[in-house]
Amino acid sequence: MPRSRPPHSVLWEVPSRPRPTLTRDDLVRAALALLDEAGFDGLTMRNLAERLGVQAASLYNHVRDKREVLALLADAIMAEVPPPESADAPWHDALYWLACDYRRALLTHRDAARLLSETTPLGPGPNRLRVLDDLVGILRGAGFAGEAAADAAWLCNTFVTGFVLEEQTQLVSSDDAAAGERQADVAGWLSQLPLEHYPNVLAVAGPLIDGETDRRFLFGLNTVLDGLELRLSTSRG
Amino acid sequence: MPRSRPPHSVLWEVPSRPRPTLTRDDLVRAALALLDEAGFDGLTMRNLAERLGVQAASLYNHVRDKREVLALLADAIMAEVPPPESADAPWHDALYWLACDYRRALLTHRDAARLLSETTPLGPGPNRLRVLDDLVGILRGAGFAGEAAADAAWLCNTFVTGFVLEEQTQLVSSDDAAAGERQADVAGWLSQLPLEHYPNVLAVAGPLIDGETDRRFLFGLNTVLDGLELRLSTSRG
DNA sequence: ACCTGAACACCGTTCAAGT
DNA sequence: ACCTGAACACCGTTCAAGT
Repeated sequence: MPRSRPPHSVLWEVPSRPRPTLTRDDLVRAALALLDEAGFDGLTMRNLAERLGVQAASLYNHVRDKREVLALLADAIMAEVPPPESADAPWHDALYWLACDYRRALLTHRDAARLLSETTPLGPGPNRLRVLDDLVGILRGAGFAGEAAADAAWLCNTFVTGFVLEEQTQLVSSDDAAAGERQADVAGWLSQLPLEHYPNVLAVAGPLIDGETDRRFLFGLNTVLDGLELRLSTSRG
Repeated sequence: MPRSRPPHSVLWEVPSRPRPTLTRDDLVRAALALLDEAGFDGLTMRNLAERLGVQAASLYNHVRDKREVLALLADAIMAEVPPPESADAPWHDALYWLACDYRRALLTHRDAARLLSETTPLGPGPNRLRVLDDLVGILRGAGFAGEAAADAAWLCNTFVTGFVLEEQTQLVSSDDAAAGERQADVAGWLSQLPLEHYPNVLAVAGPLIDGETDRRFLFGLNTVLDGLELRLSTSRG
């Protein structure tokens, strides 16, 4: 009885494919490039298909609907948030760096925070859950447990995503070099309005609308970290 | 010389208008009702026109484009945030109540936080700026000045809007009584996934995904307030 | 198994034409 | 001054038909 190969062995077929037939991974990669170029509003099933050299209807062979594309995309971006370097760093520092890395990953891709806000936080992909796990891990290591660990993680996550959301949509109407122009626009608009009715905004108008988002982010992050630290020490003692 | 009225005096015409010709205010009121019924995705120029008994093209006589409708709508919602009751309350309490009122106003209208996130924070309307002024006012009264007052107000605003954004989009796929079902779905999905890879999420899964958003909000708010208080006392001493 | 062509039910917005 | 009808350039999605 000769042990011949079956006529269409999978071992033979795999390398003989003429074109490797559009991968789900190609789709996500193309979608990410399209997002960076065209923004969230330009991220269209039809545009995505064109970039892949295919008709829009074909995409539905690889993906259930647009929501799934967005979910895969969100997870791909979250994959770029590095895990904490060492598990034995002080929790204060670890949380600080994770928040900064988190923000940095979102800022790397246009409208990333808006994408996150429009997709369900619990993926199909593993990375959104993984970042959340890193967050909870640091907080549990710090001494938070149960509800406190969950609520503290939620707070950190909300702060980072919420901050970057405003940070990125601030630039929404600045297509080209309109960034500086818009800054001037806002300043002009502010100084023209009946600002005497808004004395407090007027008093701090400069730092309120300037472009120093790093300073603003660090103020917020450090305030949150201090609040958490206080909560930890008072529940212990 | 008889002092006869001109044939088409404006004094006569104004009360003789058959229909008082669609007001900009009617438009906003209808848009708000439509938002509450149909959500952000159902808020369409065509749907809005239908509700007003008019063709979609007619809306452009009263409004520049859809973005302006959204901006007017956002301001109408912010008008429902009450100003602080007394200026001499302890700043800690005043900030606490303003944050709660702010959240309450957003929760009153479907997808309100998403609406805020998709419109520029400095309205055409007065109310977004007014709430911001209230916020800065409380913080300046507490002793914050300059950059610190601006950054602290930004933090509070980001926290409230960011929190409610997640709170409201959590329910996005719950059309009818699917709320409890979805809760069970998430729990089932969590317990089925390779949760051994996410030990920290697993350890606090319950309080992480439960529906007690009030508890979560208060934890975050109190943590932020404590952080601000600490910042205030250390910069003084 | 995957892609195409064509269609369906929508969008926001413009514009000439009516009154 | 305001509204209509019709059009334009888009959407996401479905489905029979091809290979």
